[in-house]
Formats: sequence, C-alpha cells, structure tokens
Amino acid sequence: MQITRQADYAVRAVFYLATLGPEGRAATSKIAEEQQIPSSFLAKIISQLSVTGILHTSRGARGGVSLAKDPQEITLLEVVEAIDGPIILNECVVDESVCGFIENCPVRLVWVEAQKDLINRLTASNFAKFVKQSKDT
Amino acid sequence: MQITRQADYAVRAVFYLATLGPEGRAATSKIAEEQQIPSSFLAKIISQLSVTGILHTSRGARGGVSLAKDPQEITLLEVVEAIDGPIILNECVVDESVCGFIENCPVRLVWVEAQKDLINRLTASNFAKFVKQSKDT
DNA sequence: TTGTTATTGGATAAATATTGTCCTAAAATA
DNA sequence: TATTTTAGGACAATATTTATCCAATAACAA
Repeated sequence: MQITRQADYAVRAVFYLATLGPEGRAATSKIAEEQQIPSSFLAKIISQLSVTGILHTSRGARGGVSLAKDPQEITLLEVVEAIDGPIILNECVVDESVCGFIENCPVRLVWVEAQKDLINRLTASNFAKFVKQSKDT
Repeated sequence: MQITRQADYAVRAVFYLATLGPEGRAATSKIAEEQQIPSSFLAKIISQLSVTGILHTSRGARGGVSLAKDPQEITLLEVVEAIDGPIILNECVVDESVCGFIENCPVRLVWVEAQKDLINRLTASNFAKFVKQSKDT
C-alpha cells in the first residue's frame, strides 16, 4: 500500500522543474544531483514522464528536461500514475469477478469509496500549488 | 498502491466467520473451500490473524477458527494491517528524512492527509456492519 | 565536419516481495 | 490410541523494485 520510490522520484523531479519557473530546464544529471537520485535511474523515469506528456526533453548540448505544460495542469495523480500505473486499492475495485461469491459486497464498497477519495485528492493537487506553498514557508 | 491478495484473503476469511454469527466456527480447510483460497496459504494468514488477536484458533477434532472478539470491534484497518503491516502511502509520511531537502514539503502534506483519511475510513468499517449490509441486499 | 553534450533504449542483475506448496510437529478430542 | 486440526519451518516459483551499464541517436557548437 505504497507508491514506489520511482513515483516519488518522479514527483521530486517535476517539483524541482516547477520551482525553476517558466522556461526552466535542467539536465537529468543536474536534477539527479539536486534531488540525490541515481542519475541513470532517473533518466528512465524522466523518459516515461516524457512519453506521457508531462515533461518535454531535448537532446544535445543545451538540451535537457522541462515541463511540457503549465504546472497548474500537472496533477499529483498524473505524475504518480505515469510511473506506477493506475491507483487501485484492491483488485476487486476494478475487477469484480475476482471475488465472485458475494454480489454487492459491502467491503468492496469501502475500497471503491476510499479509492475515489484518494484519487480526488491527488487530482486536486497540482504543481503550481506546491510551488506556491513552498514559497510561502 | 494495492493491498496484497493475502490481505484480501484475510478480509474474506474474517467476513465469512462473521456471517456465521456468534459461536460461529469453521476449519481453515472449510473457509478455504468456501472462499476458494489455497488452503495451506490461508492457514498462514489465519495463524497471523490469531497472533494479532483477531481470530481464535483451537486444534484437534471439533477445533477450528472463530472470531476472537465481537465483529463490531474488528475493523477493516485492523485486518488489513495485521497482514500487510501499517498502511503508508509514501515513505516520507513516516520518515521525513528520506527527502531531507525541503522542510514543510507541500507534497508530503498531501500524502499525510490522504493517508489519514484512508485510515479513518478503514477504521470506521467493521465486520458487524458488513454482515448487516450483506443481509440487507 | 567533428567533437561534445544529452537523451533513448536495451540488456543485465541484485534485492525484495508475493504467492504459494509441502512436511513434520504439536495439541486437542473422540 | 487414532483422528482431526492448527503451528511452524523449509523451500520455491514468479513478479516487482531498484537499480547499472553500454551503445545508439540526436542536437548543437566550434
């Protein structure tokens, strides 16, 4: 019942880029250094974040990584799911047949509701907010 | 970001016993059969649920497994955590030092709140309720 | 054009977690 | 004493997680 370290790395990388402001960019190695993340491991993660349209990457000298869209449009859910896949608290939430004995299983209902709440919360969190909050303290 | 199958098996076993009413008991093999769970795998799970005081077991003929307390006192959280360990959405929630760069990290706050909510929800769910709800449908 | 910088993708691998199975021992009862 | 049932340990297959390393590719600069 935990997000993976990769997903946390992803969040940190996006957060770091968001703090750089618009036009902010950095090489993977720079982000890795700042956030103390293994560099070649982070490269994979950033590559995935690029595939899902969260980050924009460019190669070569003066290349690097930048946000692919406005930080306000990047939700915490989006970043986490880009790496870990969809958030599912229990398999039965998404595939009722795994426990085909009880219909209208009351336990399943709890998982469904809890999952909905969690997803709502992570959707409501975006990186523009995070940057703003971190500046306020 | 999922509970394990073991934890789900545990929930099903406790639920099954709860539906049997007070004084209800069954052998592990019986529960396994009813819920289509590998029997010797379930044995381990039940043993753990017994250690944590959720189930009561007794050996020998006419032995078996029963609830160790009133189903109203058995929360969903309790059963899940007995098997999977404490619910932690992200490591930083429980150990702030894993990401020692930002103090008052705004992302961490989201995880803290989301985890609190989830735990509250699972604590509010008990097996007396579940049995009642399953009878109503 | 040539070298430098930086991402991309593939292969590999160690560590850990998950999901079991099997067997013997121990305990309770008939 | 024989039968039933849990307890506990060893073992193992598979999947996931967390990386590392290298060659290729692309972009840019000189």
